This record gives sequence, C-alpha cells and structure tokens, in this order.
Amino acid sequence: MGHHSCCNQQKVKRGLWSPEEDEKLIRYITTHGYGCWSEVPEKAGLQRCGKSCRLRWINYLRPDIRRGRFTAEEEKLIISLHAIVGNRWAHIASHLPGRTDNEIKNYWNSWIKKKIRKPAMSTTSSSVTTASPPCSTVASDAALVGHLQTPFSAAAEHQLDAFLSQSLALPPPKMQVGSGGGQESPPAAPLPPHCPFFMFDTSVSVSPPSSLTSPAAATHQLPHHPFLTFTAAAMDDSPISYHLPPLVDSMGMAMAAMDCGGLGEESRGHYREAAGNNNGQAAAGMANGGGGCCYGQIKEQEPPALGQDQWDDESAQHLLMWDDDDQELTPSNLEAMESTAHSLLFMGPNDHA
DNA sequence: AAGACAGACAACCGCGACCGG
DNA sequence: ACCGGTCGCGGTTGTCTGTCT
Repeated sequence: MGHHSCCNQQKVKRGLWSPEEDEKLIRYITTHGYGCWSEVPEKAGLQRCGKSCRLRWINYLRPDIRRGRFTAEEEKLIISLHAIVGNRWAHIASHLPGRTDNEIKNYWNSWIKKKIRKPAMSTTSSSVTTASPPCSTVASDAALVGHLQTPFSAAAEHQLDAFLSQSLALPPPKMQVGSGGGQESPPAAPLPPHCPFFMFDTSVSVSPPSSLTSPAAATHQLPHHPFLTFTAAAMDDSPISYHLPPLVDSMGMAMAAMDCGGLGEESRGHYREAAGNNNGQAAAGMANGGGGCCYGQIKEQEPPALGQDQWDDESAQHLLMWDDDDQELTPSNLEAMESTAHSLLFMGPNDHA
C-alpha cells in the first residue's frame, strides 16, 4: 500500500476538502496554472499531495464542470459508449463535455448496484437485451459475432474476435446475472435489441486490437485485410446521435456521425459549444443533427458539422451504408463491396438474436 | 423521533504509461 | 537501457444525505 510518492515526503491532509482549501487551490491554479501537480500543494499552501489536488481540481473545482443530474441524452450516450469501450471512463467522459470520468463511473456503478439488488425479476427472453446495459449483452454480442464472422477471412475474424473481447468490454459479470430478465431498464430508455451498429473501415489497415488506442496502429499494414477499426453504436427511436470515440479518431479515420433521430437545436448547440473543448471532433459529430442513420441523410440535412474538412464529398464516396434489414451480409456482398471504392461499411440495425 | 437502509457523491489507492535524466 | 518522477486512469472505499419503517 503506501501513498503515492508525492505524498510520502510530508504529512498530508486527507479526506474531505474544506472550503478554505478549495479556495486556495482555485486561487493558485487560476493565477499560475498547474504545470506540475507535485509542486502545486506547496506553492498553494496546501497540506495535500499533488495527486489529491489534481483530483480535486479535475473532479470538482474546474470551472467547466457541469453538475447536476445526467440528462436522458447523456445517459444514453454513456450506455452506448460503455457498450463500446467498456469501463474506460475517461474515454467516455471525453464525449460528455463538463462531465468527469469519476462522475460517470459513480453513476454507472450506482446503476449497477440497483441492478444487483433487483435481480432476475423476470425471465422472459424478450427482456434479456433490454434489461442489461444495451448493446453489451452476451447474447447480442454473440449473435453479432456469429453473424459477422461468416463472410470474413480468418484474419478478419480474428480481429473481430479480439476486438469484441478486448474493446467491447462486457459489463461486470454481476450484471449478467442480474440481467437474466430484470425489468428495470437503464436510467434512460433502453436501447433496442438490435442496437449493434458496426462500422468497418475497409481502407484503413490496423494492427491487432490491443493497440487500437495507439496512433501508431494506423501505420501497421495488414496486407489485404484492412478491416475492423470500429465500432458499435446504438440506435433507437430517441433523438440522439452517436459518433466515433477517440480511439477511432486517432486512427485517422474519417469522422462519422450516426444520427438516429434528430437532435434538438438545444442539444446541438450544447455539443457545438463542446467542440471548442478537448474533443472537437467528437463534439462536432454529435452536433450534426439530422435524420436517419445513413450518410445520405446526414449530408442532406445541413452542412456537416462533423469535421467538415474530413466529411466531404470525396470521403463520402467511400461510404457504404449497410442496413441489412433487407439484405444479408454475404461473402459475395462483401466481395462486391470491397471491389468498389467504398471503404466504410455501416452495418445495422441488426436483430439476429 | 430514531434507527436502518440505500443512493449519490467525494476521495483515496494502486497500477501502468510516459518522459526526462 | 535503466531508473525515478509524474501523471492519468480505473477500482474501491468512505461519507453524507434523503427516505423508509
């Protein structure tokens, strides 16, 4: 155990922060910035370790912190992103302007506690996917894997497998136990069982998924099996849009937004505002309001706010929407697709469970 | 009114990654 | 290449507060 190295040198205060301490920290950081956190407490006159100061600032004192309950849109976004990236709270938080990873983590955990306390209220099969965190149930993932594997090569299959097991982190096992039919839905409206919504980039080769988050990944070339770079998003009837997380952004992919309903102006404004922050791309993607889940509609709605420099006609021609409500994804389909200029495949909504 | 309980939130801890010497 | 310092992240625990009995 033992404290962090920065906390060993002096007697540091622990526990809740007093208003006086907050004031000292705010005053110091607003005038000097924080540069090196280990130096902050001493210079600010605080009996705290630098780590504690950093945490306090990031999670509570930062001026751009947004407090209060999560909106329905935020809740859905959290759920969707969690289905994609798992417990990478900082990653999720980067898509929620003003929210901290700690806040999101606490929110998620408290929701899980709820689920645990009310296990298996019902065993109806139809409730399986709605009771669990949407898009992340074993059933839906398994179905998805089963569906996707067939047409692809072994290499691609391996990529998808690894991707799903590593990046599409399932919720804690307890969730699965409790979700055997629990009727309680996620905080916001649950996503439908057909939520998996995958996009494959057939133009960008990637290294094994373990390095997905590394920008260097994009430089690895896997001959002829460019494949899975991302991602699952969710869709339902609600007015919310989804976008690619940074781990995809970092791979140099064209930014894409999948709007599944039409975001209200208010929300759009909110996300546009966020574009000025640390995640302009994502925020821009979210700001892109509009209609259905296909590029064409996005394009028609309004000038694409999502990375306009990235989302132009040229990149558009590399997109292929695949809504297999009507058509199965088969080897021949895939082959045909690969032979064209299309480089992105959106897939969904599927309901093969 | 008081105790039990649960939820929300704040903070700590340990670990891994990164970076500079 | 190695090592120590620092930072960031995720997991966990502690505390406060509101609600229920």
